[in-house]
Amino acid sequence: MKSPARTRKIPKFDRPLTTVDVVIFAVINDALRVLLVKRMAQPDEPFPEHWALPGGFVDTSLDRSLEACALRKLREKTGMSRVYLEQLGSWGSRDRDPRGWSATHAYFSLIPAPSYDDVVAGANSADVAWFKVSDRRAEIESKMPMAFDHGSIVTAAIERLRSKVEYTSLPAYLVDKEFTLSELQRAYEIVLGRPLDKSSFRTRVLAADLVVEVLGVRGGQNRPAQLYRLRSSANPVFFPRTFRSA
Amino acid sequence: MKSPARTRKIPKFDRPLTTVDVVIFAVINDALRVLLVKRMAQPDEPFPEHWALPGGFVDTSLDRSLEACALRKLREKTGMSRVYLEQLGSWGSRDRDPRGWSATHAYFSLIPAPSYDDVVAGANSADVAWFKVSDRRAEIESKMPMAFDHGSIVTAAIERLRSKVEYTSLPAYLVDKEFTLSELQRAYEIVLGRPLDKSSFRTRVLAADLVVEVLGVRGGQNRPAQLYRLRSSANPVFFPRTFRSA
DNA sequence: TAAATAGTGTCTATAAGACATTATCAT
DNA sequence: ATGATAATGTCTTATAGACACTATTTA
Repeated sequence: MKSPARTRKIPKFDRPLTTVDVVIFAVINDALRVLLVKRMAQPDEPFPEHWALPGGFVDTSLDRSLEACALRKLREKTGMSRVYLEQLGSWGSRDRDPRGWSATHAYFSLIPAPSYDDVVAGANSADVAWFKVSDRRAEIESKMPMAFDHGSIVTAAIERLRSKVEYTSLPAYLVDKEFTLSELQRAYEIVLGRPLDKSSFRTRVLAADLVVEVLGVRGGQNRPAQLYRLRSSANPVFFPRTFRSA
Repeated sequence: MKSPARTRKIPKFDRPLTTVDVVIFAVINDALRVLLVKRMAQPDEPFPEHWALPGGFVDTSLDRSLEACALRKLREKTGMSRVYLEQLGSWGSRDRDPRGWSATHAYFSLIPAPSYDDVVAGANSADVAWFKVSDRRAEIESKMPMAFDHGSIVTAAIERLRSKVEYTSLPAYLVDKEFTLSELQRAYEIVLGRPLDKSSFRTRVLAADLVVEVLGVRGGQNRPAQLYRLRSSANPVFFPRTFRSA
């Protein structure tokens, strides 16, 4: 199986372990939250019973690509497939995994608030939970140490999300397919952790041609609000400036 | 060597090949250029004699981390070590390398125009060249197909650079340690491919507290220009707005 | 009509773009 | 003086922020 020609073709280096992890954000109960899974209790597994990002080894027989692998993990944990997914970065070093030199390809995903059933799908549903993101710091509000360097990855994801929200339409992926401008503004405010001016928010969103009116309104015991949907859900919109203060 | 306990600890998946590639930019002869290296001529190597990004397999005995690996490749090809380096993303799939499932961690680097000697260091200096980036498209001006998916990686790097230059101080890493504001503006214009207004450029750069005056001027047969250096070379500065038109 | 939120309008502040003007050097 | 580029100033324009005001629903 290993002819000399083959040994010349395949490099002699030890191969690092290759994993994919996904930071999944949703706005649930008026708070930005991250989905984490609890690792198994086997003591020969690294970080038993620690909370970790959904992810794991690339299955070279199953996954055509890194993104396909990320989408698979996302589907397995949330049941959703048509969501926002972007690459966050990669973390690789000699010591991040006790099993050896390892590199993970991290993605981050934004999904609308899932119905209770969606998340409970999967066998180990008790070991899945949504952790609240701190309003002040770029981290989970729980002090529990996470598995591997997943704490750093979550921090990077929060920072990336917060900074991109300043000048993009990313929060549109956190609300339902049809939404009011107030709901969208609330999603911005929750991610940014600060209030925005209603007037300039609306001017900006409408000027960017981000949304399209749809038939229908959403109303409580007050004036009902016009419903909108994204003009094109494929790619986020970039605004010419960042949002300013409150 | 492979006890049952150990087989349980180490996952059974085939390990993808792991590489690191670096897209190195410099402004040379008034043009944005990318450093490429020619692959060896051995026919059992993939893409013999094709141009490729500097990079290669992670050496788990040599490289503590992905970034350390990227810095090593950068040093090997340019002799420089204190330069701007940021992660670009990762590309991994079943078919990007004929040797098997492979994933590369791509970085991008900005360096000041190297002296001739710097680049010629290394044994295979004839197989290293700076390729001009097209003013109009996000690609090299040469039509030669590159090795692997390195063409896509270069495209992504150019797009990332061009978009970040709109609102950051990145071009400051393309000029010498001491520079005039005109030189800095020229670096912006070369990367963006369009002229900028001198007055607003200067207002912006000075308002951002990006630079500090240093003693000395640089002059030809006209009024000499004040020299500046970066206030802090560690991290790029983000401007509140993007640059506009010409 | 009161309460509540949706939606609009007005004024101001800020910063960029256009472009003219002044400054300082070599020849 | 002339030519060249550095550096600054003035005016206009675009857009965000503050905040008041109007609109439309239910109770």
